[in-house]
Amino acid sequence: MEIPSKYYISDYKFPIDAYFVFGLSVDCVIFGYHEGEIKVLLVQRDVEPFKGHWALIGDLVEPEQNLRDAANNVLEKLTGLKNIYMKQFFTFGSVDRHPIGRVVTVGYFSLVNSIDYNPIASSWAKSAQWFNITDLPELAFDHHNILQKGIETLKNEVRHKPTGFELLPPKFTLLELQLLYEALLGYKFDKSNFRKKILEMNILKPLNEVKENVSHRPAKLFQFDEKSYRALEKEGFSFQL
Amino acid sequence: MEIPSKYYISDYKFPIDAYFVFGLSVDCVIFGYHEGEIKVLLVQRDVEPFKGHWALIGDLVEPEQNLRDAANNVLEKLTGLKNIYMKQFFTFGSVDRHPIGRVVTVGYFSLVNSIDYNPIASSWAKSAQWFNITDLPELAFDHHNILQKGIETLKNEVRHKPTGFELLPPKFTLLELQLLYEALLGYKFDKSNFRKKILEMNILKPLNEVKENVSHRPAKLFQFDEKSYRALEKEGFSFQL
DNA sequence: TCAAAAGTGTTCCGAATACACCCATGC
DNA sequence: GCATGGGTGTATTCGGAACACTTTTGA
Repeated sequence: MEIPSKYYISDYKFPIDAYFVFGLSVDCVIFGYHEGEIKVLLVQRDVEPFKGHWALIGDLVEPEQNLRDAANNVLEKLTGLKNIYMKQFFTFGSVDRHPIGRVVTVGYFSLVNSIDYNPIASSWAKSAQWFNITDLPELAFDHHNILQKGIETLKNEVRHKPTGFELLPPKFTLLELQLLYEALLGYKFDKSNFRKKILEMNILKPLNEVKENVSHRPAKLFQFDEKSYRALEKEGFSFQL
Repeated sequence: MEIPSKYYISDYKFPIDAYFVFGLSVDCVIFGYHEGEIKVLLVQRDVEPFKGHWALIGDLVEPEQNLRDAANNVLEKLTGLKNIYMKQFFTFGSVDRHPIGRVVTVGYFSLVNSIDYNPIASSWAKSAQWFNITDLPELAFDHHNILQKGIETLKNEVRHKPTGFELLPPKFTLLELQLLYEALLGYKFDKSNFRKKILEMNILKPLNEVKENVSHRPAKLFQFDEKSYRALEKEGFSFQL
């Protein structure tokens, strides 16, 4: 089997047969949030290996494709969504992690703010479905590992950076925000104190809108104020909940 | 040029000519600490490309070698030290990051607690030298990027985990610890308050030893108590300075 | 006795906590 | 009216910041 000429490495006499034999892929841990529960999007494989198992969505990286682009493509192909929060969190490269050969995979996690859309099943997956992160099926490959590491990273990040807002719709109420953080961090906040703290940070922009169609006093809507946050961050402010 | 038979992927009909053409390497950002300054260990390349430039120490990963083992090897070959704190922090995979071809590199950072040893120059490096992280030379490849990301990761991690202790000798005084954290975080602590806070955490084991050969009152020595920390961590305690 | 760093105690202030209470809306 | 969540005020407690002071050693 010939390697295309552009991969010959004529000048440096690199041992291409020994070193340029890695497969490279990206796998995405896609988080969502719905009614107090943190969710993750999984697909059911319809090809071997692990046909029928649930798995993270991922794909091989093309030789001339950047990692981040590969991850973005995967996400867009599956969900149709662009410009989603995404972050590389760890690279998994155990020798035996893939039955096909040595495939190193770069893990990305992304946060989508509305899980009401209809995921588009890609060509190699029968179906996609949201799972509660506390109630996961058996996963293909080492995807259980990857997912756990992703969850750990999310929970860590969310304490010190305002990443969590990505899981809410752009306009949200303070109670919605509080419930999200309670789900993420695993403990309760006092309503009054939570409000005081988050509002005093000056990273929320109050809107002149209220929640509609609720059978109680309608709550004011807020927006995350990215600009203010960046400004405060420069002055040494650090988000902490 | 033939690919060895073990890399034929007969069953899955994988497009090996398109996908199994990646090079994989690890690069280590090795941090040290000396007299109030955070240092990083660099080597001067004695081969092309970038001959003569300073660079992070790294190496290609063998087809049957785990990433972490590769990073450990690199470190041991250069410094002769085993069992050093090491952590994967980011993977760099830009298409054009390496002039030889598509080489994806996994960044590790490690912390060594004594920089008084004599680094062993490996076969491909003329020499190794500690640099202050605020005064770095021009670096080969995209190593500047990698190094900056490593520094960022270290500074981040050190706030929320007791990782910093790895930069000190096993037995240290409270003032030494304070000066280290001042260097890491970039601001001063009040002596009395720093002591109170760190001692109340119960993660330091006081020793019945004092600093020798000092021309003033000798300070008590302490050890980081890994066991206590793990126990406290399980109960929800989180380190914070 | 002095320099230098070790080590302690105390006051003050602001932030976190706990908790109680009132408000607006739909049914 | 009442159920439901929205929203506010306050007293108390706790921890951090500032700063002053004493102790121990070597030279």
